[in-house]
Parts: sequence; structure tokens; C-alpha cells
Amino acid sequence: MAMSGKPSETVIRAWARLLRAQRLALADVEAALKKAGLPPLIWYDALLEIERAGENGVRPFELERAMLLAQYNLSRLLDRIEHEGYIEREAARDDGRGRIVRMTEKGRAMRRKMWPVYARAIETVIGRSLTSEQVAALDGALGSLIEGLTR
Amino acid sequence: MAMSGKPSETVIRAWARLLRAQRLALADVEAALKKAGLPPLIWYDALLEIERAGENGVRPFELERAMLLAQYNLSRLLDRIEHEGYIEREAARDDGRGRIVRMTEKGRAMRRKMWPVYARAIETVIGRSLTSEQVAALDGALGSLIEGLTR
DNA sequence: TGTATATAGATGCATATGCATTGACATGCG
DNA sequence: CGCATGTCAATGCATATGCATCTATATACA
Repeated sequence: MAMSGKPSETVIRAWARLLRAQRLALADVEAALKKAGLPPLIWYDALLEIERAGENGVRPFELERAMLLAQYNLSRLLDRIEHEGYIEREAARDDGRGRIVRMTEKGRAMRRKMWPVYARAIETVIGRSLTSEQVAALDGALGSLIEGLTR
Repeated sequence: MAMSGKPSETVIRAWARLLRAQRLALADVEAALKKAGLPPLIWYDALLEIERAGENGVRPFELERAMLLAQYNLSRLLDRIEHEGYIEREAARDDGRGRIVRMTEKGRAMRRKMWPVYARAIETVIGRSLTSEQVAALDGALGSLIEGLTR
């Protein structure tokens, strides 16, 4: 598997491109959402995770891990989303320290509204410039990368 | 080349992984720099670009494009870097609106000091989990992606 | 030439993020 | 049980980023 010692030119270039591609792509997607008058991307991620949790809701610390967010950032993100009425927080019954986050109907509606715009932006950003073989290669390599970073 | 309409499952997964891989990798690299008591990654990028410009220096608007930074963010980044004495700014002789950014010796020293830490972090993050074939595939796919996003 | 428009860069103000700490409860262990 | 230690979540304060605007100069063109 791995290489060792100092990074090869290809590794360095791949690194630089990872940063650059993500920045460019993310900027386009965020711009599409903003242009449509919708909340930022991270709200979508949060709403999706929370909606998936269903009736039982999710604990913030679970969201924190799923979304790779720092605890204080998640706490404040939830403040903002709750303030717009898309979620509700209540005390966890089985853990006096904890909270339960649940979707509201308004939140479900917003997530549904965001998806088409988001999906179109993803397709524009990824699908437009890559063949399906390239997408598969990218997906595979990123999968390995994530696996390596998560372990 | 491209696909059309709604994004396929693979496109969506590749998108999600692009975000996730970049976040994980970047967090590791930033942590390595911080642990070594060094400035954040973006300072390295700036110092490298400015050093490359040599004696003649660079105009901020050129850096802005090279680094994909918003104008006001670059302006303030340069404030901070200048405040540490790593660069100098002066009025551009041939354009009364403009400035010239130049490296100081202290700045060169800092960039040199950062590189080994940064390089080791890149190697750890990319090289550790991917074979050189996978790195090449990733690099190639990201290259196409960037090309598509830049055009 | 004179006036409109565009570009370079800085900055006030609002929002978001990072860091450190706190308050509240849970868990482990003598 | 009683205390030390760990975990969950929120928050005060500092720093960074986004947005809108401003100043100054350059460029285009009537």
C-alpha cells in the first residue's frame, strides 16, 4: 500500500488539487444555493442527518461525528437552525446531560426545497467535467483516502 | 464527456467524499502545523506564492487569483502576515492604485521552516492510504474537475 | 479634454469559527 | 456510598470571514 519518506511530486500535486477542486466546487454549490435564496450547504447536511434520524431524533454528539463538526460549531449551527424553526431541541430523557434534536415540518419542507437546487449544482460541478469512468475513479480514490484518514 | 439531468448515485457519492476527504485531510495537516507551533496552512500558500515572485514582488490581485481568495480576505491575510514581519507591502510604482508585496528574509526563513512539517503531513495524509496508482488516478480526476470548474 | 465606468485595495460592520472554560450529569472505582 | 474522572452541551471572548462600501487611480470614449 503506502509510500514512505518525503512525498512524491504526484502526491503533492494531488494534495494541492484536492484543496483547489474542493474550494472551487464548494464555492459554486454555495453560490447556487445563495442565488436561490436558500440557506448554506451545511444546513442541508444537518437537516438531512436530522431527518434521517426520524421520530426518535438525534443526539448532538452523534451529529457532531457524522458531520465532522467541532462541538461548539455544531451547538451554534443548531442554534441558528432552531431559530429559523427547522428543528427543535429538548432534554434527553435517558441522559440528563444530553439533548435530542428533532425535525419540524417546516424543516422537512426546507430540506425538500433545497435538494433540487443542490442536486443540480452537484451535477453541474462534478458531472459536467468528468466521464462516468472518471467519476468512478475519483470516488474510489476518495473512498480509500477517507478510510485511511478515519482509521 | 459529461452526463446530464439529475446526478447519479456515484456522482453524489463522489461529491460527498470530496467534501469529507478534504475536511479530514485538511484538519490533519492544520493540526500538524499547529502542533509544531507554526502558522496556518494558508500562510504557507501565501509565502510560497510571494517567494516565487522574487525581487519584483507580486500584486495583491495576482495573489487573489492564484490563491482563490476573496479580495478582502487576502487584504487581511496580508495584514496579518506583514504584522509578523514575513512580508512587506509598498506602493506600486507603475499603478497608483496598487501595491507590491515582497518577501522578507524572515518570511523566507519561515517558509523554509514550515515545509518539512507540511511535507510530512501531506505524505501522511495522502501517501499513507493510497497506492501510487490510486494517487495518480486521484490526481488525474481532480485535474479534470478543476479544468471543468475553471473554464 | 472631460466625464463615465472599471479596477485595486482597504475597511466598518455583521456573522461565523476557534479556543478555553463552565455547568450539569454519568461512570468507574476505592 | 463518596470522590475522581469522563462526557455532553453551552458560552464568553478572540480571531477570521463575508458583505457592502469607500477612496484612489486607471481606462475608455464622447
